[in-house]
Amino acid sequence: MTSTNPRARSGARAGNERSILSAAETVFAVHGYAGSTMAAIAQAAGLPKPNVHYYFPTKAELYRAVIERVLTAWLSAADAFDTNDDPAQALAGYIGAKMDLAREMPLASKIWANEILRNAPIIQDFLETTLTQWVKSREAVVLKWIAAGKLRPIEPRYLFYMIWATTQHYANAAHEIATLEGGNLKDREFAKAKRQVIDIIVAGVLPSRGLIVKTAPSG
Amino acid sequence: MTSTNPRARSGARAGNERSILSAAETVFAVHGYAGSTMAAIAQAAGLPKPNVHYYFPTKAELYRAVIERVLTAWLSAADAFDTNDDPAQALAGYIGAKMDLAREMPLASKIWANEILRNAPIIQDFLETTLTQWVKSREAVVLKWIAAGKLRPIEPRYLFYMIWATTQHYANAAHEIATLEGGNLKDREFAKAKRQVIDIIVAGVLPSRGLIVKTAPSG
DNA sequence: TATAAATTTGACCAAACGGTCAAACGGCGC
DNA sequence: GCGCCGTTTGACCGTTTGGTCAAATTTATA
Repeated sequence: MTSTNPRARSGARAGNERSILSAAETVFAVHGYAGSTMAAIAQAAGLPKPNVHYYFPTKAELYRAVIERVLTAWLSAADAFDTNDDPAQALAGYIGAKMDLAREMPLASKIWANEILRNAPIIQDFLETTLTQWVKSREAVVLKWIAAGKLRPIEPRYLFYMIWATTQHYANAAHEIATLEGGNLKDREFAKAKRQVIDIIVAGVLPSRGLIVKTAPSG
Repeated sequence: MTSTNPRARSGARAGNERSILSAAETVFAVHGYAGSTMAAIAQAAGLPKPNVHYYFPTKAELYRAVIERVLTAWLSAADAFDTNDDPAQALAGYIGAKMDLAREMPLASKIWANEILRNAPIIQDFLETTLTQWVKSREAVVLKWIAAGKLRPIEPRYLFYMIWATTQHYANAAHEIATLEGGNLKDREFAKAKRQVIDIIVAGVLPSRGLIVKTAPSG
């Protein structure tokens, strides 16, 4: 039986929390924090409003819980950066993972974008700690590649910004893109976009043949 | 005196409308449409709330008026694409103009981003008409460059998305960037970012050998 | 089955919000 | 000075919103 575990799931808690979080994610992604109402979230979850408050006492706490999921997704994609020692491979893997994330979890990306637009009222501490550390360590990796002549001399952070912006754009601006393309991107088209984003960025940072090599300034 | 002009400004109208629009732009950019209150806008403009309603009867109309400014800014930057026949020059000019826009009018970029995130409730018609046409015509230009061997074979639209996303990111995510950099980007740093964004994208789309070769104007 | 705990829900509340209104103000032609 | 008209403003209103509460109902436990 599932109830052999004495603690945890005592009743309908687990299921309800999941469906509320899922509904909240949908509503927050499209309407933002201020534009979302507890009533709308409750309706999307198929529950009366007080029931939502029973599991998540305040709107702010519910939003926090949703954001935590988003951070988890972000970090898991970031890991893809470390799977290879070759810059072209590592960048391709990372960019591809972020493109896939934008495709498979667009709501998370939208909520993230919303947070950033509002100057990160909830995730500021994450920016200052986890994200700052991630950037620092990967920056060091990129600088080593540059020193080894495997990459053109660039500022790693600005490269990261380009990758984040471009990949997340496919989730955040999915509606704009659909309008311009005359419909949502099919898998085939998205795969092509993914390949092209990888191609352009990788080609843009790799040393060009016949033009070598500006060594990194520091040292 | 300022009142020599017989038409227009009969009273305080012109000045008040400007300061209200400016205040509204600031408030909308950070809090979004739903998160902004008429009271907050009035306070930012230094006016009582009914005075704001006197010039802009409803919140929706005020928002529309703000959005119109944003569209104007967007279109003026888009013109930079047409100032040159050489792809490297044209792209560099366009990317540079969009970077400058993000730097000088970050509020406009944020409001735009907000609109797109919310599936363009107000500017949908602009997307379907003006923007769609702009993309189509410039797509043709890029395709000609590709046919002439001046660019690698790419899907022009995905290139535009990359340019829009990356440049606007410097406005939309200015707070995130400031957190990671330990402060807002100085002019010097922003100029470097601008150069690098141009470099990577241009290098990423030019034929591989063409990186250092600025081809002489054709014809 | 009896009892306690967890969960559900309709009804309700205070605060905040967009918007209104009528009275007051101030410059300007007469 | 007088009346006109654009403008200013405090007070007010109906609605929406986040959140509460107590009563009812279901589930777990012994």
